[in-house]
Amino acid sequence: MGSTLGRRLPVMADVAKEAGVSHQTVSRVLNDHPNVRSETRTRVLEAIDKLGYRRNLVARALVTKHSRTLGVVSFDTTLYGPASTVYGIEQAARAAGYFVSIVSLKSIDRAGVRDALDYLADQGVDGVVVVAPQRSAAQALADLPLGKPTVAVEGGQAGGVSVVCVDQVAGGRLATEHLLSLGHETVWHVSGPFDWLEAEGRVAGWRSALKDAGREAPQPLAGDWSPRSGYEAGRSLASMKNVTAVFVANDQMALGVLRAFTEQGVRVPEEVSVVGFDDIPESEFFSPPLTTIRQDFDAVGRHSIEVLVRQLEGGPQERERLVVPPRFVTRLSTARASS
Amino acid sequence: MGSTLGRRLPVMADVAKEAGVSHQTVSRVLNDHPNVRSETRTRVLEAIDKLGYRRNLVARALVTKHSRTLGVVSFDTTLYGPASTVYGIEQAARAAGYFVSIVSLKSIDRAGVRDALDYLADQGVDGVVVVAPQRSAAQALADLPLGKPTVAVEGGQAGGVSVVCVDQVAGGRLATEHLLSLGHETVWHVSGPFDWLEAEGRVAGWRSALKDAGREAPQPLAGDWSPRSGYEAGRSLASMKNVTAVFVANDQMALGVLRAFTEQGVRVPEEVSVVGFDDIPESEFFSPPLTTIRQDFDAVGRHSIEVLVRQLEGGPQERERLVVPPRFVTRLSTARASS
DNA sequence: GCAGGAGTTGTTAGCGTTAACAACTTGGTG
DNA sequence: CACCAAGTTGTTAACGCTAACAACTCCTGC
Repeated sequence: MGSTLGRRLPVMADVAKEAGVSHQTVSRVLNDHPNVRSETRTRVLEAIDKLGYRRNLVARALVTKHSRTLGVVSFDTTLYGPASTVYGIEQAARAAGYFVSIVSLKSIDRAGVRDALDYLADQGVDGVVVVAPQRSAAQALADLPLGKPTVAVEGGQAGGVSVVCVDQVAGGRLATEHLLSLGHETVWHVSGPFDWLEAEGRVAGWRSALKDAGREAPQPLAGDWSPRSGYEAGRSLASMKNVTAVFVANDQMALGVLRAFTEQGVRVPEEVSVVGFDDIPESEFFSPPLTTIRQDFDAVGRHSIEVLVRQLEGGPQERERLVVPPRFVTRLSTARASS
Repeated sequence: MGSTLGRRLPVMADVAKEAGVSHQTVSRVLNDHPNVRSETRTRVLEAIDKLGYRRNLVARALVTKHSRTLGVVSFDTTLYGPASTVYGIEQAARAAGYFVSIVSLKSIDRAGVRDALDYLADQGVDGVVVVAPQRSAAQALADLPLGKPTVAVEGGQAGGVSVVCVDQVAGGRLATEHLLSLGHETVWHVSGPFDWLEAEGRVAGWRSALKDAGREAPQPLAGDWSPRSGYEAGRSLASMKNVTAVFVANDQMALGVLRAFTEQGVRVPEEVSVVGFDDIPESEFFSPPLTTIRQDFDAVGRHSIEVLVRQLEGGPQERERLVVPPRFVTRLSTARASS
């Protein structure tokens, strides 16, 4: 019994001794090298099993310079959109054999993004996905010297990095065209905060659809994505005479709008039609169930990992831009214009 | 110019040479060892700054056996509760100087938990927080041989590990007592799935409040947390004669219940009072705004990290159990019983 | 029977850091 | 002025793994 009976975890050398081979052969088995006799391989595998050996990935990372860890930087993962995106990213990364380290920022300014990136770089991640829905974040990303392969999600034309995003403009058009097709003279808009690229895209889609139809675009009301801001916008809209159709930039604000209308006795969809954006799980059960534009966050997460892994494993190649189309979901909050 | 002009990142030895000291002195400066002459320290710091040196944490982890990374295992971080908890955990961990690696499980059975734990152990995390709201997860945690310090969130009496949780029973009581105090004869309950500890706790609180008041507890209706399941339960309740008060185990199901009532022409709160659980950001803007029980997910996340870090840094000590009280939030979905 | 090549295994040398210990300064003291 | 302790710095050896190379086995073909 030469073994120290300490509870020290077994290392490669222990396995080697057990199997009667050199530690390098154990390494070869673990890394699926071709030139190992199958009988030897079996013996090593048995020793590994017997000892309950698990390879030390930290030591491995030190020599290979790859940690098989990906970093994710996101803004407020409490929100449904970011949470879903990060979830998709995490699932896809794990499926691709990568660990995921997450930094969830409270405010996503230049310094915040830089700190997060430094932090992840220190940790030794192989690559980074930055969920950068705000202009400032995208800008920061464009400015920063990026040491690692990076993919931006919703990052606009973010500098030299690859981007995966939902086609917000198309979504805005979809919502607006639907309302126009129901015979509404024009469509009002409750937008997200102006420094969000998504908000900007939806506004652009809304405007262009109105323009194509030869309609005047009313002044949009700006919200901050929260139900409360939607509620406030809803109160304003309810007090106006000629509002018959509203496109709200996300479902949470749409909920606030619906609430304000209900309070003011404005009936939806009889008097005013409302379209949201996102298709959160709750939307189907709003009163009335909300017609909305669905974003496939899962696909966005998956694609961002695909792009990143391609960059990681295929060496440096030109940057990509992947656009995920939104989908129109019709429910009961929209109806043909009366009169 | 002895420097190879490759773009190799500077290592400790480079800093040492630049500062005219040994690499060990650099290490000492970096680790705040007391016995370094302040003049030397300055010189080293300048060299670090000049070279843009950053310590390689992988190499450090190899020798110290500490990665300063914490693992988090959670179930479906798309849901508001888990997402908020994980967010709180991440913020607290970063504040305490730890990285966070996340595994988000689709199904949280024994094998899933074990795999996640193995996965994190491989990666070399120092400790783990398991968000284990299901009985099966808590059970798995109790059975598994845990190699690392572990904290369970919502983990019931999970084996030998420390637990941080919200007092679900108290929450259930709070909701039920409120409804009884409004003069309702009894309170119906739409519960979460029975294999969730949170669901069980809320049921227990509801039952005990009814019992204390000497009332009969009706058969609870089981949902699965989704708005749809709440909707279905709501339809059942709407078809029954004597229902005047309902305690729904989460806000999303409560939304479904409200929707079903609206469809069936049952007025809330005039005919039926409804109380939810969680206080998601949307609840305030439901029709009507939802009276509910707020869970402080942020506090839960913070506390779980506090407990874990205490275990990590203070050596092994007895397991703790930290209970966060829920808070009653009154809005417009409840009213005095008519008649 | 032996050269040559492919397949298989072992040996050695790092990766970049910290720990342990050795060795050199100081400065105060008898 | 020698001596010891405290303060400061350097040297060496791990940590557990993979890469590079060396070396050995076996088979084939002439």
